[in-house]
Amino acid sequence: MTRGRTNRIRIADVAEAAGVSKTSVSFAFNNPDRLADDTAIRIRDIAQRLGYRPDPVARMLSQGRTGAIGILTPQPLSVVFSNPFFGALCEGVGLAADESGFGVYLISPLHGSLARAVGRASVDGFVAIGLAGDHPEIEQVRQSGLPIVFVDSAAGPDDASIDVDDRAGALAAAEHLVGLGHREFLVLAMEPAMRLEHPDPEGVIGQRLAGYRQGLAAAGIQLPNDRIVSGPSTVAGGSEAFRRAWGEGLRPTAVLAMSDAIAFGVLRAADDLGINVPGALSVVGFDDVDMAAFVNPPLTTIHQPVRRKGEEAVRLLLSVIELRATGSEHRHLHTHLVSRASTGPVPRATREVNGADTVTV
Amino acid sequence: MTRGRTNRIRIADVAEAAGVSKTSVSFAFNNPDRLADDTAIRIRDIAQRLGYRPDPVARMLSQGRTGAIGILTPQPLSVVFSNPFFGALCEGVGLAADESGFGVYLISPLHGSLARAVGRASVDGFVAIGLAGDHPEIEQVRQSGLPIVFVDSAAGPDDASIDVDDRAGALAAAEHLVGLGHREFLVLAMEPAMRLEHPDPEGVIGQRLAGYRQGLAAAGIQLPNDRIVSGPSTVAGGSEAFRRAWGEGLRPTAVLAMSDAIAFGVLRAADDLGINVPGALSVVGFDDVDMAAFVNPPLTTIHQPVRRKGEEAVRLLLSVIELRATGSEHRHLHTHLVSRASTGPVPRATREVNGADTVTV
DNA sequence: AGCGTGCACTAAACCGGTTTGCTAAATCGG
DNA sequence: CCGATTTAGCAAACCGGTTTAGTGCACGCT
Repeated sequence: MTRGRTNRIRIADVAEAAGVSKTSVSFAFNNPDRLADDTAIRIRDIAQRLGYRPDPVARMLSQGRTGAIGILTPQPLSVVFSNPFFGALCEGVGLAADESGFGVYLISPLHGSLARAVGRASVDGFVAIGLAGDHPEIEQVRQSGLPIVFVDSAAGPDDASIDVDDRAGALAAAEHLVGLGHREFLVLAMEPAMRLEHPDPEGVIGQRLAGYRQGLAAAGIQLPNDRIVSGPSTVAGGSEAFRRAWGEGLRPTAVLAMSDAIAFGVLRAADDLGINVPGALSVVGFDDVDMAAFVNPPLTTIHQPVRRKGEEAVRLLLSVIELRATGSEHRHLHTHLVSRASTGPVPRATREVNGADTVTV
Repeated sequence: MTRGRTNRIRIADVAEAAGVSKTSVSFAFNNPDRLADDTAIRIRDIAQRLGYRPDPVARMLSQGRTGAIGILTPQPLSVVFSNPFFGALCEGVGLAADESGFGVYLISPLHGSLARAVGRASVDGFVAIGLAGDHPEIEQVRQSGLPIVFVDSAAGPDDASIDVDDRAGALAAAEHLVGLGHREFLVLAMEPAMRLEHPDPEGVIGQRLAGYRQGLAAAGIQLPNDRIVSGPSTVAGGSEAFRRAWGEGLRPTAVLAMSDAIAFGVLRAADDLGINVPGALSVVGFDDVDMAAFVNPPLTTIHQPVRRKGEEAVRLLLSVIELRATGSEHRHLHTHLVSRASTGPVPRATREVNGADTVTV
């Protein structure tokens, strides 16, 4: 025998068995009108009997389309999935993709390089998630030549994009806490390879930070850099980051977490450290993931339409793919505060102690 | 112009620009040893300058491999992602796939047909999740000829598979509740197109049901069919199923939920209905997803190594793919009860009322 | 009979790479 | 200095489909 390989049935085998040309077999499946009815049926019959299934790869090559879209994430899949935000987004992506019969390919850095992974991926377009504008690989991704929709990504004006008013959301979070009397804050940022010193001001993190700062500044509160710590956007990451800050002696009465996952981690850490929430510590998240209503205590957070973001991203991408539109549409969705039980008035003791330092009323 | 198409740089363009053959260009990337060093460098240089990136589809076709694995789920992506169990599993899958440089393709029913989706997918193998043995399409999937590892799927002895001792886990859950004095139970099953009358006894649902029954039977308790209700394995599904049962007049003191997602839903519904957990109702989940420790109250549940299941499934699959092994290995992982705060002794009032019926001590 | 039309089907080109044999020149051993 | 081996590079086949551009034939019309 020539070589093992797969003894898969090829289109030529069917053609031979049916005594027709390859073309006819192809037509029997994809263009039956060009064949006599009984011929088409006979061919399909024989194909079926032989167990013929067209090779999807060969099909892609000749048709020039893959029928799949790629979800681009700057973090490895293992961390991406430990963030419920991503799950929710994928719900939306899945919904829209299913609808139009497109497959979903997950693309994360391959051996540390997103560009390499992008090059390997056989898709018709990408939905890029959280690719900061200063991410060094954003340009390489763009060079793939395939259509891209940027979600939460600080894309250029020529790119299609979907995002939310992160800044307004963060502002609402800060105002909420300030309104409860808090003056000692800790911000927990998510850190996908992001130098906190100079976050891209257009990026999600930069925008949220700006919102927080604006809200605090309105009450005359500064936010020094040592009150901002960061870690991966996971429960473990949030828990660890809070513990670290606490260990270093920081004693905030309120935590502004940039994601619900991080906020969940804070709740866990606080519980372990014997800190009562919201009695001694208030926590506000961001995202309003399903679980936010179920944790203990239920999390006050900034709601954003995560699922819809996923859906719209895919719909936008598909319209670009199918209509070959140039696609530079921008969609901007809204956020709002959802007040639950993880926030409360600033604790008495702390108010007195800190009050002496900062307030003179 | 002939036709728009993509004006992508092809290997032939590079060859022409460099004044060499296509073969040499290919070698410059994939087999540089067969070229003089400076030639290889020069070619790569020109390719780079031209922005050449090999078409992954063409590459797949000629190499006969895709560098990707498919995750097969019997439900649409949108519901799959609303189940935290799946997220955790994907963490493991992502970890192992990243490690070996494989991509991950999500495959869910296309226009209702899993077989169709499988046919369209260009992957080197599948990890099938929760495909019940009596699922009509399991056979069609197998006919793809590609290697498959079945997770939680009641596969045949010739298939590679990974699962956990669902029955023992369920037994432990039932024993725990019986030990607390409960006698009025409600079982909430997950329902991916599963007729509860005759669940595949080898399937996950069948096994867990058997475990529950065994544990109850040991205490002389029957589990009539009307005490088993089912719904999708999501928070919403669990919430709705419990509400329905409650609305129909069922008044269990203990709920056995077949997944944590369902259990979360029960907690929500109970809270809405003013039922105190664990004071008036005990709830046991299954999976021990990360969130289980965070909900209110923290969920008593059966722990299973979900992440590891994902990892091992991929490793097993890759070994079959790469070594062309016949792969009929079975791995059986273990479960154990994690006791948290959602379970407690049977409530007094109920104990008296029901005690009259069933107990004579 | 002569011509146009439509039908049923096919040969060959094509998609964009990789791989196999082969040739010509350079290098080596003795 | 000559035959043997190695090196560098190429043409063509191949992967498995789809699509283009015909071909041959039967039929209808005048």
